[in-house]
Amino acid sequence: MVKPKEVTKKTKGRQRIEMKRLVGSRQQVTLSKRRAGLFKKAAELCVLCGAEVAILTLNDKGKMFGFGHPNVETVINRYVSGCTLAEPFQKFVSVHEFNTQYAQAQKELEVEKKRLAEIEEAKKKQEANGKELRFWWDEPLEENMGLEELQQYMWALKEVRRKVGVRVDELMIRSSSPLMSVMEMGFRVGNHVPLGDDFVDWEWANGEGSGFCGSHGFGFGQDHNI
Amino acid sequence: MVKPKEVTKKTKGRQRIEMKRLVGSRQQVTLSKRRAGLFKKAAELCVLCGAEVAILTLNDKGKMFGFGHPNVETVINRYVSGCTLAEPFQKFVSVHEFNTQYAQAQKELEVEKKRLAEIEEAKKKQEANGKELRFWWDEPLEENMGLEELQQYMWALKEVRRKVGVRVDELMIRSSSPLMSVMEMGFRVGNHVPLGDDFVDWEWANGEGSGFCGSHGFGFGQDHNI
DNA sequence: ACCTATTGATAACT
DNA sequence: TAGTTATCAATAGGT
Repeated sequence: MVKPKEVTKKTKGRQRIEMKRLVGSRQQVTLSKRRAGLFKKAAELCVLCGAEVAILTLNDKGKMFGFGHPNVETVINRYVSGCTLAEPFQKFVSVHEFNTQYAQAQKELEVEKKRLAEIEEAKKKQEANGKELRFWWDEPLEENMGLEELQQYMWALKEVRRKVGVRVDELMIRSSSPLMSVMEMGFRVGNHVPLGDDFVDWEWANGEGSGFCGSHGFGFGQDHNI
Repeated sequence: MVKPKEVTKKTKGRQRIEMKRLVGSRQQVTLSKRRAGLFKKAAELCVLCGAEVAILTLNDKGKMFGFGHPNVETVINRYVSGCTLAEPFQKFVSVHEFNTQYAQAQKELEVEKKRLAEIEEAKKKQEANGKELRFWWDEPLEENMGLEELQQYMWALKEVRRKVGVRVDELMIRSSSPLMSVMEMGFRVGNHVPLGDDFVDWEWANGEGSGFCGSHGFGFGQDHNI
């Protein structure tokens, strides 16, 4: 018989935690540590990729910590200059460029539509099997959803959004970014929807040189022509 | 004799890298990956600690990506206002009013928490039944989702988001926006640091009353009276 | 993009 | 609040 060699661990070590609001001292500690971690990562990004980065954080007491390379103001100035208040995220693409993209997109659409048809077909079959597979977005919001749950809900939204973004990316890359136009034309999601944006406003991009704006608000925009 | 079981590793896995400027495609890839990681961490910080965070990144081509909770502009406004104007975010609530609201909020929270517990309970049960009732946000995106489908998906996201927003509003109104007051009363985002650092301008903080400035440049300022 | 082996970040404890 | 350690999470390199 082998004795299990009772190794009394000093600590349980890091444990997985739920992604929901912490409270009390636990929150403070986590905030400090993670903020530090965040800044460190940002610094590394700057060094490795020569990127400019600014981060501002506010705790719930309104205390602000900042990180910036080369410094906060510089980066924010770029942001402010780039986004005039009137048309903060205007997009500029030459007509020619657009037409080219559009033509390409048309072809792509043909393919995608066929695919969609198949999916719809499958969908109907499934729905015929009962209401089991109603789409989640058609379901009413739970009347008794609580604040906390809402937060989680929003978190979930963001996650899905991320996943969608990734998927969109795949399509974009495969098709030399014809989707770009579709996105821009179809989506007015984003930073300036009054109500919808109450939670995390995830990632948008703005190409200065080309004057082109990638996806805003929702979506995981990757840099195509980085 | 034990044969070493020659395990031919598929990859070398993650390797430690020098913290110096990368070049070429290696840089692009790293930038994308790390930016995504950075934003994810920021989002987690928001959820876990109820912090407000804004991040702006610029690659060397000047393409900007941003992250913000509740959104980039809000946080930047706080920064800018704090830097220039005196009391941009002052709110005025009588102490009595505040106490009343706070008491009310406490009760609200109790109820909500109980509700949440129940929901979690139900969740577990459902999940125990197999993967049948996995939450939609945990489901993988359909691999063969097409363009149109994606548009629908995005629309759906917006819809839900809107609904959630409405719901949040209701809660806030019902509870006389206790959170609001707590948040705003605390805000006195400070003046800022005369930034001169040529490289990474790491983390600063400003105590409200004392007018104390935390560490600049490299180094970590912790919030003392958070 | 996706997959692993690793490094790096960090939750719990002291 | 700062340091330690066992784990979890991010990611470098390769496909």
